[in-house]
Amino acid sequence: MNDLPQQILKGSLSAIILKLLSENEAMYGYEICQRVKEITAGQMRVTEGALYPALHKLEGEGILRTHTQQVEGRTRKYYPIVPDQHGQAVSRLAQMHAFLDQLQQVLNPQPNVRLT
Amino acid sequence: MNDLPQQILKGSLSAIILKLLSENEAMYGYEICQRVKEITAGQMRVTEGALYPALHKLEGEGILRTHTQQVEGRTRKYYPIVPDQHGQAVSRLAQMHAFLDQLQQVLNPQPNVRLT
DNA sequence: TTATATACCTAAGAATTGGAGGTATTCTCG
DNA sequence: CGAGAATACCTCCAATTCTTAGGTATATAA
Repeated sequence: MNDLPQQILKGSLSAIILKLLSENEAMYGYEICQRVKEITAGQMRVTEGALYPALHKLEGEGILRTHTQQVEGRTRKYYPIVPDQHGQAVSRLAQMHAFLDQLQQVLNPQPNVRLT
Repeated sequence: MNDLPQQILKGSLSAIILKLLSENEAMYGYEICQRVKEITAGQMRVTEGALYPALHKLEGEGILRTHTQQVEGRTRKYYPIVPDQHGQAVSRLAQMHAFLDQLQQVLNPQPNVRLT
């Protein structure tokens, strides 16, 4: 009954999204899923059932907007960061970093530096 | 409406608990809360409303057990790791580490090492 | 023509956490 | 002595977030 492998830490998904969108101008949903798989060599997967609600939430918060485009008969919906919301994205990522630092602090406590 | 600071990433709490209990023989609930506050200089807090259910779940899974003790008129309930379950604890922590590595991979991508 | 890949999405349920509340004892300060 | 803080346990409800499973549709490969 042990749940296994690549579950996402709840709460980290929006950070992942914002990070990728910060670096890439604009991506569409399916692309985000693939990219994460790529980066982590298939070990972490963002499911669409989690991704789309998260994207829509960020859109609802005014951080992302959308525009669709037809590519070879298929519709792609891009989710760029709203231009004047990049600061928001950065600060959210900073928060996540801060949290991860704290978590590291607990899980991998730095022995006090000892000058010898 | 931006939710702020020190919320815990869902899923990380049981790892925090197992880490502390791995290092400390046995701790009681209140102590765990205080310890986390200490380690993170007050920036991260484990709330009791989350802690106790998590402890009871780990107990239900057979990883922790309990024994109470009276100390200066107050009851302390210790939650040591069941002796032959230390392996479980270790492997769960390893899983968390693996996940955090993946997350770092996405949030702080290593530029490909370039030998010059 | 059937399956796979691409591409979007929703809905129901599980799981986890935060916040608020509740009980009880001891200690501290005025 | 009384009030409040600290110590110590706990539960319940609401909110959030994810997983699983499903649904639609087109293009390409077998």
